[in-house]
Amino acid sequence: MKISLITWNINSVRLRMPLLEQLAGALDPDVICLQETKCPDGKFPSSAIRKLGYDHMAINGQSGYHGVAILSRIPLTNIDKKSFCDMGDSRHVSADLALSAPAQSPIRVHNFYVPAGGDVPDPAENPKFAHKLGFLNEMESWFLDKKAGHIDRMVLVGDLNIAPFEHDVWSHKQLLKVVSHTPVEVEHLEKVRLSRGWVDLMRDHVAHDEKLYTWWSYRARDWSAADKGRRLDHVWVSPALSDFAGETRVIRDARGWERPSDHAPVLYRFET
DNA sequence: ATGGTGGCACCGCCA
Repeated sequence: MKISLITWNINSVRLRMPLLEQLAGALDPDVICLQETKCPDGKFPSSAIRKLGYDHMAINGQSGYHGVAILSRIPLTNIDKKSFCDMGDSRHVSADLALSAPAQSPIRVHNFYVPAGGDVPDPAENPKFAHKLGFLNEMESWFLDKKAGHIDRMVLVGDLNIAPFEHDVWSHKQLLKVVSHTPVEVEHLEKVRLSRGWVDLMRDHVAHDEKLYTWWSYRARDWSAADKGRRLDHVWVSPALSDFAGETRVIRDARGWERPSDHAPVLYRFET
């Protein structure tokens, strides 16, 4: 069975419904994981999304900030929304893809929006950075304790707001003290990855000396020409899924669409 | 070296 999944920080789901439609039309993914929906659940554009063919939704939104959602053509079960750091922020939703094909065990999808962390990379001085590190610590212990569930086949996607490797940013040297690429965050993220042996599929598919970005600031005069990007969005799979043939692809074109998000969608396609 | 843009909701906050 072929499955395709897109993760995308959409930066307002209501404002960018036309772009969501364009994306779904162009790539026809089975599952779409959104971050920064910026939309309370009561105002979520469910009927418009259903018209695109996504009858199953797991949404965790709030007014104005954050917000995540899983849109799916495949039925979703065991929907779970965890609040990290007791903040009540809408930064996580997970669900099982209830695959109908015979002998197909479910695949659990985790969709995360990790705190950006503010500007100053010092937890003593900047509570937002402390929150980011605390959030990552809690992710790690949650997965270590297996409180996230016992399913072997798992996908973790989302805006993790960290670009871990040298060529995940346009200038390793210039960004070493910039939040999203500091060594302390990268170490925290690596601990989360190790908690379940998650495989960083995007980087697996692109050589470590090649640049790979998913985000370009709105503040650049010409984002594409300057190309000062960062790889903030990720596709991780559990070891049980990593053996299946798969591909990941950054839909860079979408960054240049009309009134775009500052993040490009990332496509993950595999056969199981 | 600085400030640049964007979304939401409120008259600033967050990214």
